[in-house]
Amino acid sequence: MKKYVPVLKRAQLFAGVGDDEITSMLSCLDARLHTYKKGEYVLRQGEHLNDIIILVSGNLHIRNDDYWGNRSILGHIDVGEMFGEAYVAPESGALLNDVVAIEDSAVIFFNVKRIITTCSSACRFHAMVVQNMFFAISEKNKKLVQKLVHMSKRSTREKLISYLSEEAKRHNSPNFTIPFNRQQLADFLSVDRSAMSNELCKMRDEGLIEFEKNQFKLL
Amino acid sequence: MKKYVPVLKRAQLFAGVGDDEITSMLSCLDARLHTYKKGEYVLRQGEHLNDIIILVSGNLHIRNDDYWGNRSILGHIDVGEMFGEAYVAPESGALLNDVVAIEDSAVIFFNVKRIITTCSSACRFHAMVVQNMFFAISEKNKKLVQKLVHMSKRSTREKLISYLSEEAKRHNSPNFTIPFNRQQLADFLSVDRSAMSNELCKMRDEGLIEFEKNQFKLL
DNA sequence: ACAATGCGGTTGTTTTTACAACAGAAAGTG
DNA sequence: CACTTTCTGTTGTAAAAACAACCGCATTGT
Repeated sequence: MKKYVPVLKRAQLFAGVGDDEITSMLSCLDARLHTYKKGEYVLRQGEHLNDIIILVSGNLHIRNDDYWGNRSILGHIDVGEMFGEAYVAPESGALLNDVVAIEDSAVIFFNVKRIITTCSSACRFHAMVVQNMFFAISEKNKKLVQKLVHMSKRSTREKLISYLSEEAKRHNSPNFTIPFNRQQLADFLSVDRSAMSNELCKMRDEGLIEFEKNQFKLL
Repeated sequence: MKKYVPVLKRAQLFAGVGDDEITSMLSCLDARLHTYKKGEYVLRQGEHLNDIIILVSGNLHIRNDDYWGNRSILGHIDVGEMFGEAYVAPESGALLNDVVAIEDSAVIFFNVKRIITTCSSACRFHAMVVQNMFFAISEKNKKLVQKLVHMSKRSTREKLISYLSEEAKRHNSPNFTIPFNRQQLADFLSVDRSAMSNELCKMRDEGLIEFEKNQFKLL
């Protein structure tokens, strides 16, 4: 687990906390490392969760498949990002969606109660972690609202523009790489892949964008 | 402001805190009461926010109007509910959407820094408020994901079923009242009002649901 | 080397939705 | 009460998306 300390150090949850402190916190927070092969489930709908989880290697999708097999990708987790935080509240109930590794991945589980119950002893930086988590959840909240803004656009083109504009803004550049292939992007925006592909090409022909695979450029 | 203490007491943020403690906390947290007439803006896109806000009377919508005037209702705030929490993080930037009173409303602003920086003095219950806020943000998070699930449904009917099913579950009853009129529900689900109205009536004719105004019954 | 698989793009058809326009009911106002 | 305004349902038409089927290309694995 120690080899991931540098990754944790860059994670928002441990912002401002040094390597040594992180190392000593690992046991304090009951940290457990788990690894998954591509395609395996990290969390499954219906399970109960008492942990906050950080992705330390790989790539994850938050997915929801409904009765009829329609798949929605509700979001993706990058290295260093935290997830599971929607279930920290005591009575929050069972998980409502799946978390799936879309490439070989490693995550670290942290006991929620240990995090929010500041321990008296060694962990001088514990209070900082609590505050970081606070901000992290709050930011995730903002992200979710932003995704809602994309999804609430009526047409496929508007959804694409909304999503791509935000990505460009986030990367501070009109050039950027997205974490989805076409099918995944379609699932993310809840549209049909072929229709979306069509729309993307039209937008390219109209000179709005350029792209190659996952790389996009806004003009 | 004191007349709203009973409302605050029922609010999740102050769960487990007594009337007297709440009253004494009001100044500690720099609480400010504001009132709004129906249609007035509580928060506007582009503003900066350093407060957590609780609705103590009335009804609010979180809205997003885009360049072309398309209106989306991202969510609604009930009495006792908290909002603004997506902007508690220091570098969280300007507000991305509006909060509008859809009836005469009153809200109380609380300084975020005062909340998350536990004061040493009188506020014995301050730590509890922090934890409550934690859980509240986390729950809101879950709500947002749930809304994403509705929005990610492909057809109007599926969106309606997804939304109505959840409301029924939330109310623990197949009978419930929704906080939207038809236009607002359409904006909430990002569909055309008339098409939705049409679909609702078809569903009624097929014996799936009954409704009258905002009252619904699932069969 | 070759088959199998996955991905992205294209096209035509069908279904669904958006849009526009209107009518009746309900609610609010002077 | 008369009047306006708002809300809901209805219909027909136009636009858009979903769907299905297929192709070419790159990647993978044996």
